[in-house]
Amino acid sequence: MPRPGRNTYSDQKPPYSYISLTAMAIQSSPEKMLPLSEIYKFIMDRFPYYRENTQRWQNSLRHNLSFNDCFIKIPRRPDQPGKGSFWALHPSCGDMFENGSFLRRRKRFKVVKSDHLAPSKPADAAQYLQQQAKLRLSALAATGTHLPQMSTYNLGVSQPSSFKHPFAIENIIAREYKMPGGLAFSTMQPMPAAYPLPNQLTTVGSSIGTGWPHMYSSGMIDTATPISMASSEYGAYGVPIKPLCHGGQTLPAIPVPIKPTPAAVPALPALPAPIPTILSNSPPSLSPTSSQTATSQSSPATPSETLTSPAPALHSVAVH
DNA sequence: AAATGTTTAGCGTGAC
DNA sequence: GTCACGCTAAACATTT
Repeated sequence: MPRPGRNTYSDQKPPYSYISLTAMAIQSSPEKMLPLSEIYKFIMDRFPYYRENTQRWQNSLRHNLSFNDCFIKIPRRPDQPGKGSFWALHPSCGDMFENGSFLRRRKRFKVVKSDHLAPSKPADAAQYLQQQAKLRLSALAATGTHLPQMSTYNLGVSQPSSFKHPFAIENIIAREYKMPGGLAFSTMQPMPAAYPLPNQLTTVGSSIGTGWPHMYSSGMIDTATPISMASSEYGAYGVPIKPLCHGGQTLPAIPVPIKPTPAAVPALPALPAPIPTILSNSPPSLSPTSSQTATSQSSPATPSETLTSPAPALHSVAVH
């Protein structure tokens, strides 16, 4: 794969915060969770700028992971030896970025810690995410279906229209899907000629069809995977049900509280109770089967349950 | 030892 | 000016 020289735009710093980059990496993974090393890898693969000064930005990135409530830590299972935990996005943080733009958060995501009833704790979110990942894998194993691998960080759902901000992760990640010949192409929408990139970006003409001068297509995403935005392929919070095909990554660990909050947290059931939706602004179209009921408390999840299990109420607020 | 995770601090920028 | 956000640095603890 060709690499640009140092004087190309690809070496410039992407207009994304570390929070955004981390969110992209996590959302690009099939299980919506990645270990730190994979987050590093994702960023370095796609943004040549971050192939240098790794100590600096990786320290900042770790700081962000720990500091921001929108990231939750999920421990590895005992049969998953390795360093560090998995990191995931808090299910309720999908509305952090205005219009789905990853340029700057419109508000800080903050988990409510005072609600003694709602499972608002990061550990609860971690538990839910682990459950979701497990259910996705169960569905895959049961059906053998090769579901589309497409990141859908459901940021634009607050908007009634189908508009997706150019910096929404759907566009950012979709843009890097590669053609067999190595050329990236947009799987979501044509890249406007005058892309509203900050600074110099509108003048970029050498972005090799990606419309995105900072990002490299690394081949990390399965390029042979068909891509679809069909609503039926989405699970809870508009997250697509996707196969486990991410470099042999294994199941997430058993949920264990990582970031305990001062408030006492009652023990959670093995599986979260069904709650209509996490993203209150998620359009019905992304939860086509949400009317169905799914009780995964006492029985193994079936694929249909996997696709219809509603999200638990993970109460959180975005404070500004 | 190295990687990972947590915490504190200071500074710059943009919005209000 | 204030505030929120983001970046960087640093120190320290924990885990593998």
